[in-house]
Amino acid sequence: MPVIRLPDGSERRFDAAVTVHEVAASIGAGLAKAALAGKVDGQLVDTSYRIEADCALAIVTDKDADGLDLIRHSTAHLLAYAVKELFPDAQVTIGPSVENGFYYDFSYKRPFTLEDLAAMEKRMAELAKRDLPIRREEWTRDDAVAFFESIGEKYKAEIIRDIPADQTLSLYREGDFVDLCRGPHVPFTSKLKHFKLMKLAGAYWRGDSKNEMLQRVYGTAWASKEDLAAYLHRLEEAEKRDHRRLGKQLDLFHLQDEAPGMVFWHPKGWVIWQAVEQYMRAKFVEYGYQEVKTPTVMDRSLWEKSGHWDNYRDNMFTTASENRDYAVKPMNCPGHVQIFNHGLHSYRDLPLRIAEFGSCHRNEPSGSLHGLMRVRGFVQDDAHIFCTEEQIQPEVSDFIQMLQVVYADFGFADVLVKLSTRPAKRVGSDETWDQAEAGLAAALDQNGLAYDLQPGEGAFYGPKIEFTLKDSLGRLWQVGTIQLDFNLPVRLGAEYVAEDNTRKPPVMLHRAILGSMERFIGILIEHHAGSLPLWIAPVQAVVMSITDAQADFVAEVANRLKKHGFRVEMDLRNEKIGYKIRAHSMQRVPYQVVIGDKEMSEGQVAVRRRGGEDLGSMTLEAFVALLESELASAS
RNA sequence: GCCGACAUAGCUCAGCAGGUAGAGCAACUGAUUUGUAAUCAGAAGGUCACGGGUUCGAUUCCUGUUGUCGGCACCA
Repeated sequence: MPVIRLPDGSERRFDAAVTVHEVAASIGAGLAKAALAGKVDGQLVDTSYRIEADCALAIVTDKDADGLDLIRHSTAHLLAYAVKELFPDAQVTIGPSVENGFYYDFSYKRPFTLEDLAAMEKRMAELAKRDLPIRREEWTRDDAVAFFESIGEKYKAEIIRDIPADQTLSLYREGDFVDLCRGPHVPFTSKLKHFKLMKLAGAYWRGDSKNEMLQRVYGTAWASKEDLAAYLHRLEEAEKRDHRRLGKQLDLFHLQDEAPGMVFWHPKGWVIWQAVEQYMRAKFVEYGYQEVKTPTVMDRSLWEKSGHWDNYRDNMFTTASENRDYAVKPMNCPGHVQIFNHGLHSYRDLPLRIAEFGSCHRNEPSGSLHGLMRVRGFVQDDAHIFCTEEQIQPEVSDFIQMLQVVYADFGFADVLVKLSTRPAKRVGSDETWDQAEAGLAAALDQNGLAYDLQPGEGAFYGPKIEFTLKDSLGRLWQVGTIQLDFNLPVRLGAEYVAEDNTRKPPVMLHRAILGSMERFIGILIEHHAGSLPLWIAPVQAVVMSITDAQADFVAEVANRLKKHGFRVEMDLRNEKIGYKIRAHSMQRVPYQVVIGDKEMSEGQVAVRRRGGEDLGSMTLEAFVALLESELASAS
C-alpha cells in the first residue's frame, strides 16, 4: 500500500504497487503525457518503474534539468539505433549525454562522412516519428556478454565483462535495437524531437591513446525547437568572439607556419600585453613579491638535477654548443631556486616571494595547439614562494585573496576551483601530505571558495589548487594555480637555517594567477568580445575631423590627450563622418571624438562612447576627467 | 601524437568534368569637404601552402610534407 509523497508536500495512497506513469496519470493526463521519468527518493527511474513501498516521487518532464539530460541521453541511443540500421556492421560502444547534447562512439571499417552524418540525422527523425516504445529489460551479466558477443558487438561485451558477475544489468530495447545502459530513458522515441548532429571526431576507445581510435558523432538535443534554435544562435555568436578571429580583425597578433604555436604580437596586441603585465607587476609589488629575470637557455645538467630531463625530455626544446647540451626552459622554477641558493638564508628571510615574467617554451603535441590558448612559446605571471611548512596556509590564503582581486579587476566572476590531492606515485611522507592538503583546503574555506575535490590528481611532488575560466564556446581553460612542492628544493639543494640552527629545505609554492599571458589575453579578448575595458584597450580614443578645416584643432586635441597619457589616434581622412565612425566602431575603440566647425569655434569636443551612446559636447578638460575617472574605477 | 576535414589576393570567400584565376571589403590614386555605423570613380593586387607524380597541359587528379580547424590523448 504505497504512500507517495509529491514535491508539493501532498501525499497519495495507492492500494497496490503502481508505476511512475500511473501516478502521473492519477495527477493529470497532461502530466502523464509529459512524464519522461520519475525521481524516487532522489533516484532517477523510468516511467515504467513499479513503486512498491512508500517514497517521495517527482515526475520528471522536459522542464527539469534531469529531463533535458534524459532527452540527450536517449537521443544518443537513437543515434546508435540509426547508425546500426544504416551501417549494420558498425559496432556501438558508449554514448553519454554531455553539456548541451550528447555523443556516441562507433567502430566502423571506414571513416564516416558528412553525407553519412546527414543520413544518420534523417534516419533518427524517422525512428523518432515511429513512436517506438523504449523498454527496460534486466539481464544477468553472463547472458548479456553472450548476447552481445553473438551479435558481434565486441566492445559492448568487453564493457559488460568488466562488471561484477553477480550484478544485474539493464538493457534497453527500442525497435530492433538493444543497448546496455544504466538508464533511465524516455518512454517513447517520439519524445525526441529537437536534435541536430553537429560534428564528427576521433576518440580513443576507453580514452586511452594506446587503444584503437573510434569515430565519435556529436549532437545537440533540446526540449523545444526554440531552445535548439537559441543554442545554434549562441554558437554563432560565440564564433564571432573567437579570439583568433578578433585577433585578425583588430590586428592584435598572428601566427604563421614557420613558428607553430608561437605568437607574433602586433603593436595593438602588445599594448594589451603591456597593460596586463604592468597591472600584474603592480600587484606583485603590492603583495610583497620581488621580480627577477633568469636565463632562457640552461645546461642540461641543471634539468637533470631538477628531474625535468627525465620526465619531460620529449617536450623540451634543446640545443647544443661547444660540446654542451642545453635546454630552453619549460618553466622558471629551477632558475628561481638558483637565485634562492645564492647566499645563505635564515628562517627570518622567509617567506621569500620571487616573481618572473619568464619566457618559457614547451614542445606541445602538434594536435593540441590552439590559437593563443595552447602555444609552445609563452610567458607566465610566475612566482615561487619559499617558506616553512607553518607558512603554507597563510601564504596560500594571501595568494587566493590576490587572485580574487585580479580576476575581479579583469571582469571575471565565474571561476571554477579544483583541489587535487595525493596521487599513488608520490614523494614525501603521509604526514606531510596530510598537512599540505589540509592547508590548501583550509585556505580555500577561509576565503569562502567552493571547490571540487580531485583525489589522486595532484603532482607527484605535492597537492595543488587550480583555477579555471571558460572561453566563449564554453571550453574550460586552466589559468591560475598554486602547487605545493616538497621535492624540487631538496633536489636542487635549497636550504635555510632554522631557529634551532639546523639546515632545512624550504617548502616551495609554485603559483600563477593569469597562467600563460597568451592564454589569458585570449580569454580576455573573448570574454569582452574584443571590446576591452578602457584601461586595456589598445586605442582608447580616436579624434576625427568632419572636414579638413578642423585638422589643426584635431591634432591639438589629440596631442593634449596624449600628454595626459592616453592612447589616442586621429583620423583626418577625407571621408564622411559616418564612414569613420563605422570603421572605429568595428575596431571597438572605447571613445570617438568628433570635431567639426561647431566644436572648434566653441573649443569643445563631441564625444561618442562605444556602443553608440552620444555624450554630447564637452570641454577637453571634462573629457579628460571622464576618462580618468573611468580608469580609476577600473583597476 | 591519433582520427577526420581544410589550405585560392591583406581579410572574408567564389571558381575549376584538367586549358596558368574572380567578387566584396581593406590598402593605393583621383574627384568630392562631407555632422554620428559604408560618397563616387579608377588603377593595382595571386608561384592557387610546399615537394613529387600522372598528363600535351595540374590551382583542379594521385601522393608526400608542413600548417590550420574540429575532436581525442597530453598539458611539469
